[in-house]
Amino acid sequence: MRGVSNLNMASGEGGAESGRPATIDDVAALAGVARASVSRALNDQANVSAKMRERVLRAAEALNYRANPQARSLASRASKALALINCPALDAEPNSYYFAALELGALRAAAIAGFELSTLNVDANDPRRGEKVIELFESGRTAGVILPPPLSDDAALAATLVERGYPAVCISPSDAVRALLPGAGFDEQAAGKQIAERVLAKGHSRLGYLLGIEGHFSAEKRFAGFLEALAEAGLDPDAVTVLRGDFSFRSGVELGQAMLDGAERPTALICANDDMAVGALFAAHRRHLVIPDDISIVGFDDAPISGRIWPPLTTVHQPIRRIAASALDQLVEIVLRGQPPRPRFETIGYHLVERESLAPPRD
Amino acid sequence: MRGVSNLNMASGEGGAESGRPATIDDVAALAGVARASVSRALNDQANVSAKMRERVLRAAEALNYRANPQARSLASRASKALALINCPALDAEPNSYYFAALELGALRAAAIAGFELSTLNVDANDPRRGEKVIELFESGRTAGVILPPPLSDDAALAATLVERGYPAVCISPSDAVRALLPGAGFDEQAAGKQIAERVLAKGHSRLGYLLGIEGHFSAEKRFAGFLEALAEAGLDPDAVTVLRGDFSFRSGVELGQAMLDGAERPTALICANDDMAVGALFAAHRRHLVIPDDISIVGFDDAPISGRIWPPLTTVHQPIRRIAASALDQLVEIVLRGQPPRPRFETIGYHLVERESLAPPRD
DNA sequence: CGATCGACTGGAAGCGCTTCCAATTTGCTA
DNA sequence: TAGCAAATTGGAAGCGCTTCCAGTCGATCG
Repeated sequence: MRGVSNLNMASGEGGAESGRPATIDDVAALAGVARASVSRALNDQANVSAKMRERVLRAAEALNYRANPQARSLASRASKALALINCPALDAEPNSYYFAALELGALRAAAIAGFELSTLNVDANDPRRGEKVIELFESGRTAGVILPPPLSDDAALAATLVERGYPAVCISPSDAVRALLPGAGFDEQAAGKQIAERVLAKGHSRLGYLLGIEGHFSAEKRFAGFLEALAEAGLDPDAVTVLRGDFSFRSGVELGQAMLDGAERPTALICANDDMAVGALFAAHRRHLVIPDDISIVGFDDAPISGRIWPPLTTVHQPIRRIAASALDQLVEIVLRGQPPRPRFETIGYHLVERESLAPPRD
Repeated sequence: MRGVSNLNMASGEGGAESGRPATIDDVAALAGVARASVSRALNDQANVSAKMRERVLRAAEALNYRANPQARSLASRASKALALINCPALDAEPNSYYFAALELGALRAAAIAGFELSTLNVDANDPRRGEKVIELFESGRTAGVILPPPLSDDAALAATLVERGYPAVCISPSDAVRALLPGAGFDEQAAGKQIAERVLAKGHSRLGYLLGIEGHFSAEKRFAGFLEALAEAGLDPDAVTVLRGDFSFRSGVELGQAMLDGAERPTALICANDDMAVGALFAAHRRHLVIPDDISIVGFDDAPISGRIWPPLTTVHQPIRRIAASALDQLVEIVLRGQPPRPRFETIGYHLVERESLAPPRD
């Protein structure tokens, strides 16, 4: 038994002669240089000769050396704890796909960067929600935060963060916040316009729109894009039935119902996100309507569910995980460099996903 | 500006007199004891007087002291890196709800326990998949692994792990593995029986069953429970149309189609998981069948989608996140104690979720 | 050609914690 | 009350890494 184990070890998996992973000192010894030089070479800092770098790299390679993130962050005094704030509305779904995807994307990027990422839940309706974020920094344990909506629309919070020099990166921030803090997202307005154009191109003119939470920047932008498309098509925005929801499946069901029961039922319903679109679809099914014959429904996000329901949803693919990863990478860079966050915005690509919930109107 | 910031700091958020978090030395100084004593008291080790513990605790409390996990794990030489193995079949869906939930549940528990958790992707069809897990340990970076299906059915791997003393905990392991390694899951067979009974109670007798991946223990147990219910009801198992899928939505669509097009279409279709059930539902919709009038469909897992599709799915709620968290907690305990993993199995509760995809047969 | 400067490099001091080991105290026994 | 083991406590040595500081060395300048 032991023999087998040793055999495997001898086969040269790990680093040093023992089975334990190689340390920086092992690399230094093999390369015949000082520990400090290894550190410098590996973190490609200035003042390292090409020869030195080469030797160190080769030794590290030979030993299969991987720096111990614990020791590294301890030594560099960086409290490498990052936080992702989850700030749902009280009445929203408990575990929306949106936040789960955000969390997973950020978590993976954090693992790669060697940072810890914790999640802080803050009630969106709490008036002190901003202070809770600030407290995170003041307690000294947090080096930076990722702010998803609706916190990424909170200009006052952003201003405070900037003023005190606390690193923060936003997910889909509003224009006001975007001027203050870096962020990641995609062009919501262009996407909103594009899907609206697609609907219009099918020949729909009696439209319904399910808005997201009031003041939610992404949702407003999507709607602005919709309005833009409407204007370009020469359609009257007042003729559109607009209802305000809160991004949840439940609100989609309720508002979808209202929309269907209304005097003048639209032939196409555009929803600010997929959850609501799925809810509207649910409501339509309950009314025994046939989609897209009786009514077309489109969403926004391309949540996994959208391709599995019947009929599969035409929507805009939003790469949430990549956005979260981008935000985290930016945050890491800021924390590492110690520079105040410059308001850079990383735009991630999106694309329209055409499925079967959108078709020309019946008449 | 600075004034505001200082004011907040003075208001006593953090620990030491400066804004930085309190260290163990701050606590030791305040309590007037040695650093070592603080460490012992806080980790409630033996040989600490009640008085000492009291003093330390009070000082730590006063300073709002929280141990630095980096330093702790560095000093304790514990490579606190745990790994969750993702071992999907080549042709399965890329990001199934199941694994995402597993990951999130484990990730959160890991954060609480102060452990790092990384994810390793291994191809289920790779004959060397077991070795990859072993290598994780041999490289010296991993202290323990969580093995979800199908790895939790791999008795050879489990035996190797036990033999070498590598900590591992399984998700829904097979009986053979359960005898070797600790694990967490729920009583699949009882659940499988329960949902089958529910179907039978509605009056169905022409049944279809969509199996999961061959040899997948959970799936087999669910089927065994189904068979049990059948036997108790005095029904002939041979009269059931049984098709084998792979847990994916796509296989659900394909097999659902086959099932519906078959000579003798069942009045109720039982699926080994929700993804396949949703796929079958999708196929039924495409055939313009009405559910549950034309055919009842039930699933297994209670994935979020199950309550949002039409009609909402009758299924068994499987608390994946709690199972993952339980597995991680067990793993942490094993790693911390350094004891060989005893084969303890933690059973998490499940419950039947009755929705609208199950109804009496039409005839 | 010697002083000066800059680019590199090595030595050493910790980061905050655990843990081994020695020193001290305590609780009893004789 | 002396004497000894057990219980407790303090001191100190690192864990693996970064980083400050001082030294080395070759090249440049007057």
